Amino acid sequence: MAKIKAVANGSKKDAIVKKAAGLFRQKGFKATSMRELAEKVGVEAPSLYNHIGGKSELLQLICFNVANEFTIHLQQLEVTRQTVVKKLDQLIRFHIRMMLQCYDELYVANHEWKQLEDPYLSNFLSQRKHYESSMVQLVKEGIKRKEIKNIHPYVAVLTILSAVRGLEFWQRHKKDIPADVLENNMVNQLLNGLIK
Amino acid sequence: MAKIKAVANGSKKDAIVKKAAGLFRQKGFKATSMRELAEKVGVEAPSLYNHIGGKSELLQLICFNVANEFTIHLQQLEVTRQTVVKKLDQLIRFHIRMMLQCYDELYVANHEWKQLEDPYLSNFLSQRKHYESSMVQLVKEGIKRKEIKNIHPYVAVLTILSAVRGLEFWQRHKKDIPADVLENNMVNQLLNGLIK
DNA sequence: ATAAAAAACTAATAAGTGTTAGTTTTGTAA
DNA sequence: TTACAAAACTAACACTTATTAGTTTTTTAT
Repeated sequence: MAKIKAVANGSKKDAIVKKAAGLFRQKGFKATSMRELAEKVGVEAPSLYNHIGGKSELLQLICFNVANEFTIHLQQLEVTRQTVVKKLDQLIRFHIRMMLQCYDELYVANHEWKQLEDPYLSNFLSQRKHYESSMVQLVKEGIKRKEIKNIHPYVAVLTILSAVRGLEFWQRHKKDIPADVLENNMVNQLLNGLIK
Repeated sequence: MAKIKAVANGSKKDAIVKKAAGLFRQKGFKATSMRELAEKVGVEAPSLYNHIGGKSELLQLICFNVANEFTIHLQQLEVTRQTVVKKLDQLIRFHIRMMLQCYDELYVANHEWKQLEDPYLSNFLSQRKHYESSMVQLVKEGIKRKEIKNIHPYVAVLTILSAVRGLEFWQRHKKDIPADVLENNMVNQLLNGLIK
């Protein structure tokens, strides 16, 4: 029947992964069947296996693509010469922009990583742990340099990460709140606080 | 074989719901089978149906128990005579304590509500929307009373809710960070900001 | 035009799902 | 002890799942 359409400048596999991300976000990994995915792609289910290894591979690709993007960004940020506050500012803004650009993938990576199987699950968790540790280091340095209050560094990181991760549930209000408004307000609140 | 043990001061049904919450959090709703749940309860799968209506009822009970607790707390908070900042302070602390008391249930309500079927799904969402609206009202009043910066009210609510919801991922560090430290630090950061 | 490779198809399989029916055991009250 | 109800059990069903095998169509390159 119809042939799988490759996404612009991407393989057919990429097109499948993209559709999978959409469905996995909408319905969850376990609740999405290969038949559903196939229908979305415009093909019969077994045809998918000409392009991918299996359902679990799809989840792996989505999760690690996201994880790698964040890891790379943080590594690049670390070596720049800026104040810690400026770095945190940029980190938060990066999360917000990623949420705009690849909402589905980010959502899936944040919500469905539990469905990964070892060794991918362990890899994913250790990569995330490493990301957290790097942020904690950053906050600690900010405290040492007296840029940042003497707050518990891990709690600070936790709060920031939780807040930006929760951005997914702003998607529902994208029309009401422009991205730049959100960005500036959230950065301001997280760094400067709510109280006048 | 073994009889289902009722949890202290609770029906057998409650015991099943409790075990279900644990499994649903650990593996996800769809990834948890009734046979697994039955094993955890110490019984064969069909025996569960002497106490519950079905798998979906379990999810409904968990989600709405949580939602109702938060709704009630907010309603009680609204009628008290305190500053808005104090109210927000208490609201954040309530979320943190709930996370301590009923981690499994909270996690499931936050992550698996998508698996609810209508009309429960719609009810759940509208209840959550109402909760958000009430918080937005609170922040707006705080701004009017000049207790709070002139920040976008919905963004503020979003940030707070995201941050406290992300507390689930602090559970891994419970031993390192006592609850009161977390509570004070997070409230401080959210209300006063990170920057010195 | 033709041969080779890629990718679609149909059919089928083995495993797992929630749930029901029917029966037996267990606990409770008279 | 006996009768009744609650709750366990076994067996089975109807359905869905991801995936494989084998075949046919489509695309690509010579």
